[in-house]
Amino acid sequence: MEYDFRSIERKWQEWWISHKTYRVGEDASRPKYYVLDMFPYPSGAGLHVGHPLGYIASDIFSRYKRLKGFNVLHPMGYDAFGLPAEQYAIQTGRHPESTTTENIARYRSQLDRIGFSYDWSREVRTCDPAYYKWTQWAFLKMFGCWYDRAADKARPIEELVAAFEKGGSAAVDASCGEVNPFTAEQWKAFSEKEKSDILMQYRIAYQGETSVNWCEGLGTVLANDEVKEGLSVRGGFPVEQKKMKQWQLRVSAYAGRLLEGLDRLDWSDSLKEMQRNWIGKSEGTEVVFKVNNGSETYDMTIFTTRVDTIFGVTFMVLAPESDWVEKLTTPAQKAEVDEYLAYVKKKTERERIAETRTVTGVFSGSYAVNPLTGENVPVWISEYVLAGYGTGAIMAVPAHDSRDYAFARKFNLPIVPIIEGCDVSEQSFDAKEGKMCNSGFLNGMDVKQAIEAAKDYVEEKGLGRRKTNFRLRDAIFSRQRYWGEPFPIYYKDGIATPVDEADLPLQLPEISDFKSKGGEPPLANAKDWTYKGYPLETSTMPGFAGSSAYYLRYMDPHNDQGLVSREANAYWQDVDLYIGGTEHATGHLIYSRFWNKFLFDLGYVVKDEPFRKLVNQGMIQGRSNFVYRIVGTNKFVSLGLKDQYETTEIHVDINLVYNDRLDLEAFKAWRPEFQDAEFVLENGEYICGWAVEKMSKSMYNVVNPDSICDNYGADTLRLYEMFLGPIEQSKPWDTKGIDGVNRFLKKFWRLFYNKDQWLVTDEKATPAELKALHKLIGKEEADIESFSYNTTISAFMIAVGELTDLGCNKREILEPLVVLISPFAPHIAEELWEALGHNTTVADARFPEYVAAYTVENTCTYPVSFNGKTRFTVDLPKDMSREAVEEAVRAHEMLPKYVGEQTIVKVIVVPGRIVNIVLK
RNA sequence: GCCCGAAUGGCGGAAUUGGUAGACGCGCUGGACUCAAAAUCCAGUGCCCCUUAAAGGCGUGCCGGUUCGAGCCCGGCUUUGGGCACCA
Repeated sequence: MEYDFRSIERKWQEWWISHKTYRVGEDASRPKYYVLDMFPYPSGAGLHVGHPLGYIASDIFSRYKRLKGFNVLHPMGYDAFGLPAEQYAIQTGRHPESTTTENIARYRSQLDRIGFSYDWSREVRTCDPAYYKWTQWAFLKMFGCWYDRAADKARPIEELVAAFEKGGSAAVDASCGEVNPFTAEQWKAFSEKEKSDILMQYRIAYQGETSVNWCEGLGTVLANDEVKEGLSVRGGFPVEQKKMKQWQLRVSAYAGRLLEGLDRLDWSDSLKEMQRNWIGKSEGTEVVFKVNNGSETYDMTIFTTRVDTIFGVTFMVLAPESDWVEKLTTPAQKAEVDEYLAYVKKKTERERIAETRTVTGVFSGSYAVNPLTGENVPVWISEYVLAGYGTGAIMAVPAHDSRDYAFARKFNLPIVPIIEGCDVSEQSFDAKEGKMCNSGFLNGMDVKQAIEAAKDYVEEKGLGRRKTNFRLRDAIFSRQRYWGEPFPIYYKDGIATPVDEADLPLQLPEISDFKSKGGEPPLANAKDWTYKGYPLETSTMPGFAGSSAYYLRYMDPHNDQGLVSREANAYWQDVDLYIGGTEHATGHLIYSRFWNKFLFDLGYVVKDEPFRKLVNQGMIQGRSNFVYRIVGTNKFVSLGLKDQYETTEIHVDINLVYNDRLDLEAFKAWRPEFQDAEFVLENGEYICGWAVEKMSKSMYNVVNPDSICDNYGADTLRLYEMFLGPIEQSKPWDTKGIDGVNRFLKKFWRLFYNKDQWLVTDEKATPAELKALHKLIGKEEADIESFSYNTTISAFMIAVGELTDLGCNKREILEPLVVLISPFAPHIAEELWEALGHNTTVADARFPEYVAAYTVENTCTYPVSFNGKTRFTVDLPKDMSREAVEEAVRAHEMLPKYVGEQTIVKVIVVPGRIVNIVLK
């Protein structure tokens, strides 16, 4: 019987389903282990060979942990709400639900062929009302909470109201929007509407006017991580800044905890660094400047990280969107300022980025007083200052900040250096080093020292205070789209009011027209989109809403009383291993952590960080092939000869190419225009050029996992994807190498069968055979734990080669070997496990014990004497004589350093010479 | 511009973390089996010098350093991938 992967794989995939092999439940008798994949968005294109990379890696780890005796939770589901399905609906009129369902079915059938050990009974879909009930529920909880900075956690809004009734706004230290202070008496006197407006400034899910990324092409707002270089990530449409009233999540309240929590996570340094940059902690000082517009004087607060440079301030700058602009624009400057504001407003985000470093601005007409020098400096307005960060106003120190420097140069403002000996004639001196000068009491201090001294001074004199700012903004949570979770909010007399929890899920209404009309979201078209006779919110939640807590839902997916039961959460706790791409670094992975921390604050979950260990799989790129057409002809020239002609490079379908050799007939048949193609060959063959590019249809380099399963089998696919290289690394797919692992499986099979002959015997294994096995066990255990699957597979190939050479067909060796291969190639393992006489699944087996004795090389310990005294013990190959060792040691140049009475050293020997002597 | 990471044969990649560089696989060359092909198996394969072999020399992006010894550590570059981008 030859290795017939087709029937084997079909047989065992059916067997696993009918025996519910991978169902799991809470089991107090075994330790839990939770392995999670980032669930896919089911796109219409289906899976290509790059998608399952992470899934295979996590599946191997799950199966390995199971063999190690863990109760492994390994679920899968679909991130099914999203823009592409809706865009498709607008184009075709097909309901997103039906295309999504179809896409999911396609994904499922592709995934099923690869032999994953998912517990499919736990599947979740974010667009399923039974699932998004809990997304809406979490939103309502956030709506009903505020962030208490004193306790550093979220608390119910009722407790805030109680505090207001007792002591007014001064009674709490909260993360909140702008609120005018009020007393307890004032609070009690406020109308319902006033109270509601104030509470809205405190809620964790709140509605507020904010500058948003508006994408006209998609007709919706986008989060910062959904915009790249001024274009929408989905669709690539231009994005502009616009002020709009939007639902937002107060993620910024958690900035400190999100930052500090990173230290406890087993994630890659690069990913943690990305999150740190995104959170962007910066410790500085808020300083109050008196500003005067000719008639009135105000206190204006600015934020700076370099108070030490305050003696070098020569002007101030406001963001164009700052509230100060209106107050500080003098009548004489009004026309000029208005013109500038109009100019800034009509620029799109993309233009702003393209023109970065071009300096623009306008003088407001007002002056500020430097609180330390008493000097008057002009107040300017410029787009290089951002409204959303700090206070939207800065003090400008052109000598020591490159942006201020460029501005000062452009508008001829003075540049005053305050560090000894620095040259600011060409550029600013931004480095934090040198001795202070021109700076009053700071003179002579080192810069680092001066920063602290200046902070202390400002605080002592009551001119300002230390302040930590974060770059992380609140997440904009509204989307003017249809295919997302509806907000469980209705407007009762204009007041945003939560839908009763008992009425969740608030189901997405049927609509027939998916286009937005007149800037209104599609839900505005829905009939009877009301609740208790009042209008419901018409925007929907963004993509990250449904993916923020799905890992919790998997723990208890059918619970209709809660997101996750206390018992299930207490057992499964958190995700031990999370595998997915880096592209979610500043989106999903921040939002999930925030969401989880919020639920933790309220006591719904036991862990405050959701993902303990995270592995980022690299991308699998495509390997494209090219043919070279001679310009103006239908003649194609082979790679080696193309430089003799003027040619155009054309992508050719990789299915027409084998080993970079073009199948000429298939090429002619590929497209009508190539029917009469002629070729200039080298050595009778047409050699194609190649390049590594993104795997995509337009480059004709997509490899479908189904076709690999058809031709080689799922086990070969799994092995080959892992053999390609380290999981974290991006690497090109190249199908031609797949024969190597396929050969390995056939060879493995032949250890058990020769033709129709079953070879396995119960004879005792020889030491050489045991050594081959145990070398492999040791290697596999160490490598799997560190995700070096590619070297594990190499070790397999070596072991199988050795056992083949030894003619080994002993059960004592082959049975553990089957267990060892089962995480990688589960189908062949099951088949052989059954053939070995087992009537249970190999998944129930135990990982074999590693016995170190079998891996020790042929060595023994020699005492080595020198000048008649024993000085060394060395581990050496047995076949090296003592005399030879002593001779070699004596001759070794390192000897004098280590000579001592009791020195014990290890001598590293290669045939014929000593390589090293090290102290033991 | 700033912050991470990477660089090893024709290719994908190994190297016990400072100790025989190039494991394993692909590709290529030669051979066996075969009428032939496929499949399978065996041998060779870093580069240079050389008819061949032996022997030798050179080799982990570049320049320098530490060390008995460096792909690995230190200093300075180059190229390349990724992230951020007026965050005061």
